[in-house]
Amino acid sequence: MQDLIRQAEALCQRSGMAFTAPRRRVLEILAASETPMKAYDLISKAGEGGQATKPPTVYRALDFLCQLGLVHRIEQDATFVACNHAGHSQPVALFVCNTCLKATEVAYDEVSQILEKAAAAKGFHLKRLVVEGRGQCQDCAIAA
Amino acid sequence: MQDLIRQAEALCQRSGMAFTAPRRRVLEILAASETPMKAYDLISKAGEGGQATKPPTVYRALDFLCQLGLVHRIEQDATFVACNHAGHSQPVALFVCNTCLKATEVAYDEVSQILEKAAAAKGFHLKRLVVEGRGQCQDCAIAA
DNA sequence: CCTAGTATGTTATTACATAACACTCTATAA
DNA sequence: TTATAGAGTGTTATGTAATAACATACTAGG
Ligand SMILES: [Zn+2]
Ligand SMILES: [Zn+2]
Ligand SMILES: [Zn+2]
Ligand SMILES: [Zn+2]
Repeated sequence: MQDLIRQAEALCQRSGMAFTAPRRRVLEILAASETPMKAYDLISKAGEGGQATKPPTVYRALDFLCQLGLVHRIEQDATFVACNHAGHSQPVALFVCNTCLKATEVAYDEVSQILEKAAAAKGFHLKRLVVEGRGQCQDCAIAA
Repeated sequence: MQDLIRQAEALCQRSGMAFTAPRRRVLEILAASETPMKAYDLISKAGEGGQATKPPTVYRALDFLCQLGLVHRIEQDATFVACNHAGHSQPVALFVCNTCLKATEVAYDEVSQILEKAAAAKGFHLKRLVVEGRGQCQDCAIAA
């Protein structure tokens, strides 16, 4: 968890980007959360330590972290989750448990090739892919 | 296009659902649109014919149409598009062109099986899948 | 009739995201 | 040293997406 922060620092240094206070703060909060968080929960949380934190600050940090692959946005429900594979740029699928709301990352190299082909068959050149799911995670299946 | 409406009528009759005025209106507007539409554009458009149309009316119609598979919601940018395969319940991928904004539907039976397996390998039982893409469509590739 | 079920109309509010502008900090070139 | 450009932040205000809650209407079955 503190690991993730160090990896982020390193990644920024390598890319010549600044790992500033608000970016660190947002990543810390996300890394500490068990489940993906909504932007406004993140804004409240970030503002707990005295100084008010406003939407643009957090959204800017989120954009930055998403671009670096340190955070993923889950489109289905507009939530954000810290990536545990720190800065991978390969595409991953995000599966969210309907019960505990935790997210599981799954790589999908195979799938992206198939979809690229399927798209190409219709003359569509694929640039970005979003793969997300909903269902039940292992822990919750056992509990039930 | 008028076809789609008839298919919707038939589908509703079979399912014992009512194909009411606001539902028809929303589907007509979407079917007439070349590109996916935002909810509030849809609301304005629906309200053009005299009577004011308010968000809940349109959102309820959209929920209904989405459940029947007559309309798809594109999660990436919160837009809605009429389905040209009228009421298929198989999962499809939606690829949106960055230039002309038109959406292309692609079936993905293969892919869903692979992803289900990949999820299962992590103990995750997949119930719903979202596959979306961005890129360039054929027409725009030719134009460029 | 009455009632349950389904759907709509309306008001108000909540939630998600960005525009626009002023300000700070840091690096580099004149 | 002093511009000046670039990146980042703070702040106000606004735009955009979605739903809660409650009243009303229409229909079908008892
Ligand atoms: Zn990741
Ligand atoms: Zn779970
Ligand atoms: Zn479809
Ligand atoms: Zn195009």
